[in-house]
Amino acid sequence: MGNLALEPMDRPEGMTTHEYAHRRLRQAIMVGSIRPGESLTIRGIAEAMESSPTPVREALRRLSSEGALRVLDNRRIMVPRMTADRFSELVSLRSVLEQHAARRAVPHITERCIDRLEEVDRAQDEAISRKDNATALLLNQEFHRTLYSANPEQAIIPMVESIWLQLGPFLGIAMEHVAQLYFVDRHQEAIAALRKRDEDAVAAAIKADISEGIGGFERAAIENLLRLAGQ
Amino acid sequence: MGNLALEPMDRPEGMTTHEYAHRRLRQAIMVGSIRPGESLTIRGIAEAMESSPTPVREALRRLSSEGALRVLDNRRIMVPRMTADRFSELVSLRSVLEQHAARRAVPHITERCIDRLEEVDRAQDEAISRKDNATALLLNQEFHRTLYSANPEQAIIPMVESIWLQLGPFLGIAMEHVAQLYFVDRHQEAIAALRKRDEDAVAAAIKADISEGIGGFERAAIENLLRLAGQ
DNA sequence: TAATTATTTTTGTGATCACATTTTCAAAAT
DNA sequence: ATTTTGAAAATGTGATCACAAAAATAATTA
Repeated sequence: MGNLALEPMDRPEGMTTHEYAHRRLRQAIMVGSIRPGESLTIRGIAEAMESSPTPVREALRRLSSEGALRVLDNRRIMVPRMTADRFSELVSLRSVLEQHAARRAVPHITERCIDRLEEVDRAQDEAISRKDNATALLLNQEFHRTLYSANPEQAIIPMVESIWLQLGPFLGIAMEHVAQLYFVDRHQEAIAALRKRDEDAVAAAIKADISEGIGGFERAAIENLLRLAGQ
Repeated sequence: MGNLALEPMDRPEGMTTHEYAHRRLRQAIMVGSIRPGESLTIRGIAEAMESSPTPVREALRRLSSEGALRVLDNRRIMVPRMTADRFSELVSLRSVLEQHAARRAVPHITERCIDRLEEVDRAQDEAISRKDNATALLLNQEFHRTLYSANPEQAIIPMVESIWLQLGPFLGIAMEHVAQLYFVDRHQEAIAALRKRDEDAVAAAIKADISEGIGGFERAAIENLLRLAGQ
Protein backbone atom coordinates (compact mmCIF):
# COMPACT_ATOMS: atom_id res chain seq x y z
CA MET A 1 0.00 0.00 0.00
CA GLY A 2 1.07 3.55 -0.58
CA ASN A 3 3.60 2.87 -3.33
CA LEU A 4 1.37 4.13 -6.07
CA ALA A 5 2.71 4.69 -9.55
CA LEU A 6 2.22 8.39 -9.15
CA GLU A 7 4.88 10.65 -10.46
CA PRO A 8 4.97 13.95 -8.62
CA MET A 9 3.80 16.84 -10.73
CA ASP A 10 4.37 20.50 -11.03
CA ARG A 11 2.05 22.21 -8.59
CA PRO A 12 1.30 25.82 -9.43
CA GLU A 13 0.90 28.17 -6.52
CA GLY A 14 -2.66 28.53 -5.37
CA MET A 15 -3.71 25.10 -6.59
CA THR A 16 -5.74 23.39 -3.91
CA THR A 17 -4.76 20.02 -2.56
CA HIS A 18 -7.77 18.17 -3.92
CA GLU A 19 -7.17 19.73 -7.30
CA TYR A 20 -3.55 18.59 -7.25
CA ALA A 21 -4.58 15.09 -6.21
CA HIS A 22 -7.17 15.03 -8.96
CA ARG A 23 -4.68 16.08 -11.60
CA ARG A 24 -2.05 13.58 -10.57
CA LEU A 25 -4.43 10.65 -10.43
CA ARG A 26 -6.07 11.72 -13.64
CA GLN A 27 -2.84 11.79 -15.56
CA ALA A 28 -1.73 8.46 -14.10
CA ILE A 29 -4.97 6.87 -15.28
CA MET A 30 -4.89 8.62 -18.64
CA VAL A 31 -1.52 7.18 -19.61
CA GLY A 32 -2.41 3.78 -18.22
CA SER A 33 -0.06 3.62 -15.27
CA ILE A 34 -2.74 2.36 -12.91
CA ARG A 35 -3.87 -1.17 -13.64
CA PRO A 36 -7.53 -2.07 -14.08
CA GLY A 37 -8.70 -3.98 -11.06
CA GLU A 38 -6.13 -2.34 -8.85
CA SER A 39 -8.05 -0.90 -5.94
CA LEU A 40 -7.23 2.51 -4.59
CA THR A 41 -7.42 3.43 -0.95
CA ILE A 42 -7.99 6.93 0.26
CA ARG A 43 -5.42 6.72 3.01
CA GLY A 44 -2.87 5.10 0.73
CA ILE A 45 -3.09 7.88 -1.80
CA ALA A 46 -3.16 10.54 0.89
CA GLU A 47 0.04 9.14 2.31
CA ALA A 48 1.64 8.86 -1.13
CA MET A 49 1.07 12.53 -1.79
CA GLU A 50 1.63 13.65 1.77
CA SER A 51 -1.80 15.02 2.48
CA SER A 52 -4.94 13.82 4.23
CA PRO A 53 -8.06 11.81 3.37
CA THR A 54 -10.41 14.75 2.86
CA PRO A 55 -8.99 16.25 -0.36
CA VAL A 56 -8.13 12.82 -1.75
CA ARG A 57 -11.69 11.67 -1.29
CA GLU A 58 -12.89 14.68 -3.26
CA ALA A 59 -10.47 13.88 -6.06
CA LEU A 60 -11.65 10.26 -6.16
CA ARG A 61 -15.29 11.32 -6.28
CA ARG A 62 -14.59 13.59 -9.23
CA LEU A 63 -12.76 10.84 -11.07
CA SER A 64 -15.69 8.51 -10.44
CA SER A 65 -18.04 11.07 -11.96
CA GLU A 66 -15.71 11.32 -14.92
CA GLY A 67 -15.95 7.58 -15.52
CA ALA A 68 -12.28 7.04 -14.71
CA LEU A 69 -12.99 5.10 -11.54
CA ARG A 70 -15.75 2.83 -10.37
CA VAL A 71 -17.15 2.58 -6.86
CA LEU A 72 -17.98 -1.00 -5.95
CA ASP A 73 -20.76 -2.10 -3.67
CA ASN A 74 -18.30 -2.59 -0.83
CA ARG A 75 -17.27 1.03 -1.46
CA ARG A 76 -13.92 0.01 -2.78
CA ILE A 77 -12.71 2.21 -5.59
CA MET A 78 -10.98 0.74 -8.59
CA VAL A 79 -10.05 1.32 -12.20
CA PRO A 80 -12.77 -0.44 -14.24
CA ARG A 81 -11.87 -3.58 -16.09
CA MET A 82 -11.92 -3.51 -19.88
CA THR A 83 -13.77 -5.93 -22.13
CA ALA A 84 -13.80 -6.20 -25.88
CA ASP A 85 -17.42 -5.08 -25.96
CA ARG A 86 -16.80 -2.08 -23.76
CA PHE A 87 -13.77 -1.17 -25.82
CA SER A 88 -15.71 -1.11 -29.06
CA GLU A 89 -18.47 0.88 -27.40
CA LEU A 90 -15.99 3.47 -26.20
CA VAL A 91 -14.24 3.75 -29.54
CA SER A 92 -17.46 4.19 -31.50
CA LEU A 93 -18.58 6.83 -29.03
CA ARG A 94 -15.24 8.57 -29.27
CA SER A 95 -15.52 8.67 -33.04
CA VAL A 96 -18.97 10.22 -33.00
CA LEU A 97 -18.12 12.74 -30.32
CA GLU A 98 -14.87 13.91 -31.82
CA GLN A 99 -16.21 14.19 -35.34
CA HIS A 100 -18.93 16.42 -33.99
CA ALA A 101 -16.49 18.44 -31.91
CA ALA A 102 -14.26 18.91 -34.95
CA ARG A 103 -17.12 20.06 -37.14
CA ARG A 104 -18.27 22.59 -34.58
CA ALA A 105 -14.74 23.92 -34.27
CA VAL A 106 -14.20 24.61 -37.96
CA PRO A 107 -16.20 27.88 -38.17
CA HIS A 108 -14.12 29.31 -35.32
CA ILE A 109 -10.69 28.17 -36.42
CA THR A 110 -7.98 30.82 -36.85
CA GLU A 111 -4.59 30.70 -38.53
CA ARG A 112 -3.03 31.25 -35.14
CA CYS A 113 -4.82 28.14 -33.94
CA ILE A 114 -3.65 26.07 -36.89
CA ASP A 115 -0.09 27.14 -36.19
CA ARG A 116 -0.46 25.89 -32.65
CA LEU A 117 -1.78 22.57 -33.97
CA GLU A 118 1.26 22.21 -36.23
CA GLU A 119 3.46 22.87 -33.26
CA VAL A 120 1.80 20.23 -31.08
CA ASP A 121 1.92 17.73 -33.94
CA ARG A 122 5.66 18.29 -34.39
CA ALA A 123 6.21 17.78 -30.67
CA GLN A 124 4.26 14.55 -30.85
CA ASP A 125 6.30 13.26 -33.78
CA GLU A 126 9.42 14.06 -31.82
CA ALA A 127 8.15 12.15 -28.78
CA ILE A 128 7.29 9.18 -31.00
CA SER A 129 10.77 9.13 -32.47
CA ARG A 130 12.10 9.14 -28.90
CA LYS A 131 9.82 6.16 -28.25
CA ASP A 132 8.32 8.09 -25.34
CA ASN A 133 4.84 6.59 -25.51
CA ALA A 134 3.32 8.38 -22.54
CA THR A 135 4.36 11.82 -23.76
CA ALA A 136 3.29 11.04 -27.32
CA LEU A 137 -0.09 9.97 -25.99
CA LEU A 138 -0.53 13.19 -24.02
CA LEU A 139 0.54 15.30 -26.99
CA ASN A 140 -1.88 13.46 -29.25
CA GLN A 141 -4.64 14.34 -26.81
CA GLU A 142 -3.36 17.90 -26.69
CA PHE A 143 -3.72 18.10 -30.46
CA HIS A 144 -7.35 17.02 -30.36
CA ARG A 145 -8.14 19.22 -27.38
CA THR A 146 -6.60 22.25 -29.03
CA LEU A 147 -8.66 21.72 -32.15
CA TYR A 148 -11.97 21.35 -30.33
CA SER A 149 -11.20 24.31 -28.07
CA ALA A 150 -11.42 26.64 -31.05
CA ASN A 151 -15.16 26.57 -30.50
CA PRO A 152 -15.65 29.04 -27.66
CA GLU A 153 -18.90 27.47 -26.49
CA GLN A 154 -17.70 23.89 -26.64
CA ALA A 155 -19.21 21.65 -23.97
CA ILE A 156 -17.85 18.45 -25.39
CA ILE A 157 -14.26 18.36 -24.20
CA PRO A 158 -15.05 17.00 -20.74
CA MET A 159 -16.89 14.15 -22.45
CA VAL A 160 -14.05 13.41 -24.82
CA GLU A 161 -11.65 13.41 -21.91
CA SER A 162 -13.93 11.03 -20.06
CA ILE A 163 -13.56 8.60 -22.95
CA TRP A 164 -9.81 9.01 -22.93
CA LEU A 165 -9.78 8.30 -19.21
CA GLN A 166 -11.76 5.14 -19.74
CA LEU A 167 -9.49 3.97 -22.54
CA GLY A 168 -6.29 4.90 -20.68
CA PRO A 169 -5.88 1.76 -18.61
CA PHE A 170 -6.20 -0.44 -21.68
CA LEU A 171 -3.52 1.62 -23.43
CA GLY A 172 -1.29 0.95 -20.45
CA ILE A 173 -1.75 -2.77 -20.98
CA ALA A 174 -1.22 -2.46 -24.70
CA MET A 175 2.00 -0.51 -24.16
CA GLU A 176 3.37 -3.28 -21.98
CA HIS A 177 2.71 -6.04 -24.46
CA VAL A 178 3.19 -4.28 -27.75
CA ALA A 179 6.78 -3.12 -27.94
CA GLN A 180 5.92 0.24 -29.41
CA LEU A 181 2.51 1.78 -29.67
CA TYR A 182 1.74 2.38 -33.32
CA PHE A 183 0.73 5.99 -33.69
CA VAL A 184 -1.36 6.79 -36.69
CA ASP A 185 -1.11 10.36 -37.74
CA ARG A 186 -3.90 11.86 -39.75
CA HIS A 187 -3.12 15.19 -38.19
CA GLN A 188 -1.53 16.67 -41.29
CA GLU A 189 -4.62 15.68 -43.23
CA ALA A 190 -6.79 17.38 -40.61
CA ILE A 191 -4.66 20.52 -40.75
CA ALA A 192 -4.88 20.69 -44.52
CA ALA A 193 -8.66 20.37 -44.30
CA LEU A 194 -8.78 23.06 -41.65
CA ARG A 195 -6.91 25.49 -43.88
CA LYS A 196 -9.67 24.99 -46.43
CA ARG A 197 -12.35 25.26 -43.74
CA ASP A 198 -13.75 22.01 -45.10
CA GLU A 199 -15.91 20.54 -42.32
CA ASP A 200 -16.49 17.21 -44.02
CA ALA A 201 -12.81 16.69 -44.70
CA VAL A 202 -11.87 17.61 -41.12
CA ALA A 203 -14.42 15.20 -39.73
CA ALA A 204 -13.17 12.51 -42.12
CA ALA A 205 -9.59 13.02 -40.98
CA ILE A 206 -10.57 12.77 -37.33
CA LYS A 207 -12.64 9.68 -38.02
CA ALA A 208 -9.72 8.06 -39.82
CA ASP A 209 -7.30 9.10 -37.10
CA ILE A 210 -9.42 7.31 -34.53
CA SER A 211 -10.44 4.25 -36.54
CA GLU A 212 -6.91 3.59 -37.75
CA GLY A 213 -5.38 4.48 -34.40
CA ILE A 214 -6.91 3.11 -31.25
CA GLY A 215 -9.86 1.83 -33.25
CA GLY A 216 -7.45 -0.34 -35.20
CA PHE A 217 -7.23 -2.92 -32.44
CA GLU A 218 -9.09 -5.95 -33.66
CA ARG A 219 -11.41 -7.81 -31.40
CA ALA A 220 -9.19 -10.88 -31.21
CA ALA A 221 -6.14 -8.76 -30.44
CA ILE A 222 -7.96 -7.03 -27.62
CA GLU A 223 -9.10 -10.26 -26.04
CA ASN A 224 -5.60 -11.62 -26.42
CA LEU A 225 -4.03 -8.61 -24.74
CA LEU A 226 -6.50 -8.70 -21.89
CA ARG A 227 -5.84 -12.39 -21.37
CA LEU A 228 -2.11 -11.82 -21.38
CA ALA A 229 -2.49 -9.11 -18.78
CA GLY A 230 -4.48 -11.45 -16.59
CA GLN A 231 -7.70 -9.51 -16.99
CA MET B 1 -28.95 31.66 3.20
CA GLY B 2 -29.95 28.11 3.93
CA ASN B 3 -33.46 28.30 2.52
CA LEU B 4 -32.63 26.40 -0.61
CA ALA B 5 -35.36 25.20 -2.94
CA LEU B 6 -34.54 21.64 -2.05
CA GLU B 7 -37.41 19.28 -1.58
CA PRO B 8 -36.54 16.43 0.75
CA MET B 9 -36.27 13.11 -1.02
CA ASP B 10 -36.76 9.50 -0.26
CA ARG B 11 -33.52 8.22 1.22
CA PRO B 12 -33.01 4.48 0.89
CA GLU B 13 -31.28 2.79 3.79
CA GLY B 14 -27.56 2.51 3.32
CA MET B 15 -27.32 5.54 1.07
CA THR B 16 -24.41 7.68 2.16
CA THR B 17 -24.88 11.32 3.08
CA HIS B 18 -22.85 12.67 0.19
CA GLU B 19 -24.79 10.46 -2.18
CA TYR B 20 -28.06 11.78 -0.82
CA ALA B 21 -26.86 15.36 -1.07
CA HIS B 22 -25.73 14.72 -4.62
CA ARG B 23 -29.06 13.26 -5.64
CA ARG B 24 -31.10 16.04 -4.13
CA LEU B 25 -29.02 18.82 -5.64
CA ARG B 26 -28.89 17.02 -8.95
CA GLN B 27 -32.62 16.72 -9.21
CA ALA B 28 -33.15 20.31 -8.14
CA ILE B 29 -30.83 21.47 -10.93
CA MET B 30 -32.28 19.06 -13.47
CA VAL B 31 -35.81 20.43 -13.14
CA GLY B 32 -34.57 23.99 -13.02
CA SER B 33 -35.40 24.89 -9.46
CA ILE B 34 -32.01 26.47 -8.82
CA ARG B 35 -31.49 29.72 -10.67
CA PRO B 36 -28.45 30.34 -12.84
CA GLY B 37 -26.17 32.77 -11.09
CA GLU B 38 -27.44 31.77 -7.70
CA SER B 39 -24.37 30.88 -5.70
CA LEU B 40 -24.37 27.88 -3.44
CA THR B 41 -22.58 27.74 -0.13
CA ILE B 42 -21.37 24.54 1.40
CA ARG B 43 -22.49 25.43 4.88
CA GLY B 44 -25.85 26.67 3.66
CA ILE B 45 -26.62 23.40 1.92
CA ALA B 46 -25.26 21.37 4.82
CA GLU B 47 -27.59 23.19 7.15
CA ALA B 48 -30.54 22.83 4.78
CA MET B 49 -30.15 19.07 4.72
CA GLU B 50 -29.05 18.75 8.31
CA SER B 51 -25.60 17.39 7.74
CA SER B 52 -22.07 18.77 7.66
CA PRO B 53 -19.74 20.41 5.12
CA THR B 54 -17.71 17.32 4.26
CA PRO B 55 -20.30 15.25 2.37
CA VAL B 56 -21.85 18.35 0.81
CA ARG B 57 -18.49 19.37 -0.58
CA GLU B 58 -18.13 15.97 -2.18
CA ALA B 59 -21.56 16.29 -3.76
CA LEU B 60 -20.71 19.73 -5.12
CA ARG B 61 -17.44 18.49 -6.59
CA ARG B 62 -19.23 15.70 -8.38
CA LEU B 63 -21.80 18.08 -9.78
CA SER B 64 -19.01 20.34 -10.99
CA SER B 65 -17.43 17.41 -12.81
CA GLU B 66 -20.80 16.65 -14.34
CA GLY B 67 -21.02 20.18 -15.74
CA ALA B 68 -24.00 21.05 -13.57
CA LEU B 69 -22.08 23.58 -11.50
CA ARG B 70 -19.19 25.88 -12.16
CA VAL B 71 -16.43 26.79 -9.75
CA LEU B 72 -15.45 30.45 -10.05
CA ASP B 73 -11.99 31.85 -9.49
CA ASN B 74 -13.00 33.04 -6.05
CA ARG B 75 -14.02 29.44 -5.39
CA ARG B 76 -17.66 30.33 -5.30
CA ILE B 77 -19.87 27.66 -6.77
CA MET B 78 -22.82 28.56 -8.96
CA VAL B 79 -25.19 27.28 -11.59
CA PRO B 80 -23.72 28.44 -14.92
CA ARG B 81 -25.49 31.17 -16.81
CA MET B 82 -27.08 30.29 -20.14
CA THR B 83 -26.52 32.11 -23.41
CA ALA B 84 -28.15 31.59 -26.78
CA ASP B 85 -24.86 30.28 -28.18
CA ARG B 86 -24.32 27.85 -25.35
CA PHE B 87 -27.90 26.68 -25.65
CA SER B 88 -27.56 25.85 -29.32
CA GLU B 89 -24.26 24.12 -28.66
CA LEU B 90 -25.83 21.97 -25.98
CA VAL B 91 -28.85 21.08 -28.09
CA SER B 92 -26.79 20.08 -31.12
CA LEU B 93 -24.57 17.96 -28.89
CA ARG B 94 -27.59 16.38 -27.28
CA SER B 95 -28.98 15.48 -30.67
CA VAL B 96 -25.78 13.82 -31.83
CA LEU B 97 -25.25 11.95 -28.57
CA GLU B 98 -28.77 10.66 -28.23
CA GLN B 99 -29.09 9.58 -31.84
CA HIS B 100 -25.95 7.55 -31.37
CA ALA B 101 -27.14 6.13 -28.06
CA ALA B 102 -30.44 5.15 -29.65
CA ARG B 103 -28.77 3.42 -32.57
CA ARG B 104 -26.49 1.43 -30.30
CA ALA B 105 -29.48 0.36 -28.22
CA VAL B 106 -31.54 -1.06 -31.07
CA PRO B 107 -29.69 -4.39 -31.44
CA HIS B 108 -30.24 -5.09 -27.74
CA ILE B 109 -33.86 -4.04 -27.44
CA THR B 110 -36.35 -6.57 -26.09
CA GLU B 111 -40.13 -6.65 -26.13
CA ARG B 112 -40.03 -6.41 -22.36
CA CYS B 113 -38.03 -3.21 -22.74
CA ILE B 114 -40.48 -1.75 -25.25
CA ASP B 115 -43.33 -2.47 -22.85
CA ARG B 116 -41.51 -0.53 -20.20
CA LEU B 117 -41.06 2.38 -22.62
CA GLU B 118 -44.81 2.40 -23.35
CA GLU B 119 -45.46 2.48 -19.64
CA VAL B 120 -43.15 5.44 -19.02
CA ASP B 121 -44.61 7.30 -21.99
CA ARG B 122 -48.13 6.83 -20.65
CA ALA B 123 -47.04 8.12 -17.26
CA GLN B 124 -45.52 11.15 -18.94
CA ASP B 125 -48.69 11.89 -20.88
CA GLU B 126 -50.60 11.67 -17.65
CA ALA B 127 -48.22 14.12 -15.94
CA ILE B 128 -48.56 16.51 -18.86
CA SER B 129 -52.35 16.41 -18.65
CA ARG B 130 -52.00 17.20 -14.93
CA LYS B 131 -49.81 20.14 -15.99
CA ASP B 132 -47.10 18.81 -13.68
CA ASN B 133 -44.12 20.07 -15.65
CA ALA B 134 -41.37 18.88 -13.36
CA THR B 135 -42.67 15.31 -13.24
CA ALA B 136 -43.28 15.28 -16.99
CA LEU B 137 -39.72 16.43 -17.52
CA LEU B 138 -38.31 13.70 -15.31
CA LEU B 139 -40.47 11.06 -17.02
CA ASN B 140 -39.35 12.26 -20.41
CA GLN B 141 -35.77 11.77 -19.30
CA GLU B 142 -36.69 8.38 -17.89
CA PHE B 143 -38.00 7.39 -21.32
CA HIS B 144 -34.75 8.28 -23.03
CA ARG B 145 -32.63 6.72 -20.30
CA THR B 146 -34.59 3.48 -20.44
CA LEU B 147 -34.12 3.25 -24.17
CA TYR B 148 -30.37 3.84 -24.10
CA SER B 149 -29.95 1.45 -21.17
CA ALA B 150 -30.94 -1.46 -23.38
CA ASN B 151 -27.34 -1.47 -24.54
CA PRO B 152 -25.53 -3.30 -21.76
CA GLU B 153 -22.17 -1.68 -22.49
CA GLN B 154 -23.50 1.84 -22.82
CA ALA B 155 -21.09 4.51 -21.63
CA ILE B 156 -23.08 7.41 -22.94
CA ILE B 157 -25.80 7.93 -20.36
CA PRO B 158 -23.64 9.93 -17.96
CA MET B 159 -22.87 12.28 -20.85
CA VAL B 160 -26.49 12.64 -21.84
CA GLU B 161 -27.38 13.37 -18.25
CA SER B 162 -24.64 15.96 -18.13
CA ILE B 163 -26.35 17.75 -21.02
CA TRP B 164 -29.70 17.54 -19.27
CA LEU B 165 -28.14 19.02 -16.16
CA GLN B 166 -26.75 21.91 -18.15
CA LEU B 167 -30.07 22.56 -19.86
CA GLY B 168 -32.09 22.21 -16.64
CA PRO B 169 -31.71 25.72 -15.29
CA PHE B 170 -32.87 27.21 -18.59
CA LEU B 171 -35.93 24.98 -18.53
CA GLY B 172 -36.68 26.36 -15.09
CA ILE B 173 -36.67 29.85 -16.53
CA ALA B 174 -38.76 28.79 -19.49
CA MET B 175 -41.32 27.16 -17.21
CA GLU B 176 -41.75 30.37 -15.28
CA HIS B 177 -42.36 32.54 -18.31
CA VAL B 178 -44.16 30.15 -20.61
CA ALA B 179 -47.40 29.16 -18.96
CA GLN B 180 -47.11 25.53 -19.91
CA LEU B 181 -44.08 23.78 -21.32
CA TYR B 182 -44.94 22.39 -24.71
CA PHE B 183 -44.00 18.73 -24.71
CA VAL B 184 -43.40 17.23 -28.09
CA ASP B 185 -43.90 13.53 -28.16
CA ARG B 186 -42.19 11.52 -30.81
CA HIS B 187 -42.05 8.63 -28.41
CA GLN B 188 -44.77 6.62 -30.13
CA GLU B 189 -42.88 7.03 -33.38
CA ALA B 190 -39.71 5.81 -31.68
CA ILE B 191 -41.52 2.83 -30.22
CA ALA B 192 -42.95 1.85 -33.59
CA ALA B 193 -39.48 2.03 -35.10
CA LEU B 194 -38.08 -0.04 -32.25
CA ARG B 195 -40.61 -2.79 -32.90
CA LYS B 196 -39.28 -2.99 -36.43
CA ARG B 197 -35.68 -2.82 -35.19
CA ASP B 198 -35.16 0.00 -37.67
CA GLU B 199 -32.09 1.91 -36.49
CA ASP B 200 -32.47 4.78 -38.93
CA ALA B 201 -36.11 5.33 -38.04
CA VAL B 202 -35.34 5.22 -34.31
CA ALA B 203 -32.57 7.75 -34.72
CA ALA B 204 -34.86 9.93 -36.82
CA ALA B 205 -37.55 9.84 -34.15
CA ILE B 206 -35.09 10.82 -31.43
CA LYS B 207 -33.69 13.58 -33.59
CA ALA B 208 -37.18 14.93 -34.22
CA ASP B 209 -38.12 14.60 -30.57
CA ILE B 210 -35.18 16.78 -29.62
CA SER B 211 -35.27 19.29 -32.45
CA GLU B 212 -39.02 19.87 -32.12
CA GLY B 213 -38.90 19.77 -28.35
CA ILE B 214 -36.22 21.69 -26.54
CA GLY B 215 -34.49 22.36 -29.83
CA GLY B 216 -37.59 24.19 -30.97
CA PHE B 217 -36.74 27.30 -28.99
CA GLU B 218 -35.77 29.92 -31.49
CA ARG B 219 -32.79 32.10 -30.91
CA ALA B 220 -34.84 35.25 -30.42
CA ALA B 221 -37.15 33.49 -27.98
CA ILE B 222 -34.19 32.30 -25.93
CA GLU B 223 -32.63 35.73 -25.72
CA ASN B 224 -36.01 37.16 -24.81
CA LEU B 225 -36.54 34.65 -22.03
CA LEU B 226 -33.08 35.20 -20.62
CA ARG B 227 -33.61 38.94 -20.67
CA LEU B 228 -36.96 38.59 -18.93
CA ALA B 229 -35.34 36.46 -16.25
CA GLY B 230 -32.72 39.11 -15.68
CA GLN B 231 -29.90 36.98 -17.02
C1' DT C 1 -22.99 62.67 0.22
C1' DA C 2 -19.56 59.65 -1.79
C1' DA C 3 -15.44 57.20 -1.40
C1' DT C 4 -12.17 54.85 1.47
C1' DT C 5 -10.61 52.29 5.27
C1' DA C 6 -11.16 49.19 9.18
C1' DT C 7 -13.63 45.55 11.37
C1' DT C 8 -16.59 41.76 11.59
C1' DT C 9 -18.72 37.91 9.53
C1' DT C 10 -19.00 34.45 6.22
C1' DT C 11 -16.93 30.99 3.50
C1' DG C 12 -13.76 27.41 1.44
C1' DT C 13 -10.16 24.29 2.70
C1' DG C 14 -7.83 20.59 4.78
C1' DA C 15 -6.33 18.00 8.93
C1' DT C 16 -7.96 15.14 12.62
C1' DC C 17 -10.85 12.17 15.17
C1' DA C 18 -14.48 8.72 16.26
C1' DC C 19 -17.37 5.26 14.57
C1' DA C 20 -19.04 1.36 11.83
C1' DT C 21 -18.03 -1.76 8.35
C1' DT C 22 -15.01 -4.53 5.88
C1' DT C 23 -10.96 -7.05 5.21
C1' DT C 24 -7.10 -9.70 6.72
C1' DC C 25 -4.91 -13.07 9.19
C1' DA C 26 -4.17 -16.33 12.79
C1' DA C 27 -6.10 -19.88 15.74
C1' DA C 28 -9.25 -23.54 16.42
C1' DA C 29 -12.36 -27.08 14.96
C1' DT C 30 -14.03 -30.46 11.74
C1' DA D 1 -5.95 -30.34 4.71
C1' DT D 2 -10.05 -27.59 4.68
C1' DT D 3 -13.29 -24.95 6.83
C1' DT D 4 -14.83 -22.11 10.59
C1' DT D 5 -14.28 -18.81 14.02
C1' DG D 6 -12.38 -14.90 16.31
C1' DA D 7 -9.36 -11.04 16.95
C1' DA D 8 -6.74 -7.41 14.90
C1' DA D 9 -5.87 -4.19 11.33
C1' DA D 10 -7.39 -1.42 7.58
C1' DT D 11 -10.78 1.33 5.38
C1' DG D 12 -14.75 4.49 4.19
C1' DT D 13 -17.54 7.97 6.18
C1' DG D 14 -18.90 12.12 8.29
C1' DA D 15 -18.56 15.63 12.05
C1' DT D 16 -15.63 19.09 13.97
C1' DC D 17 -12.01 22.39 14.32
C1' DA D 18 -8.47 25.81 12.99
C1' DC D 19 -6.85 28.68 9.51
C1' DA D 20 -6.76 31.86 5.58
C1' DA D 21 -9.13 34.22 2.12
C1' DA D 22 -13.10 36.61 0.71
C1' DA D 23 -17.34 39.23 1.38
C1' DA D 24 -20.19 42.19 3.95
C1' DT D 25 -20.77 45.70 7.14
C1' DA D 26 -19.45 49.64 9.96
C1' DA D 27 -16.64 53.56 10.67
C1' DT D 28 -13.98 57.18 8.97
C1' DT D 29 -12.37 60.50 5.81
C1' DA D 30 -12.55 63.69 1.91
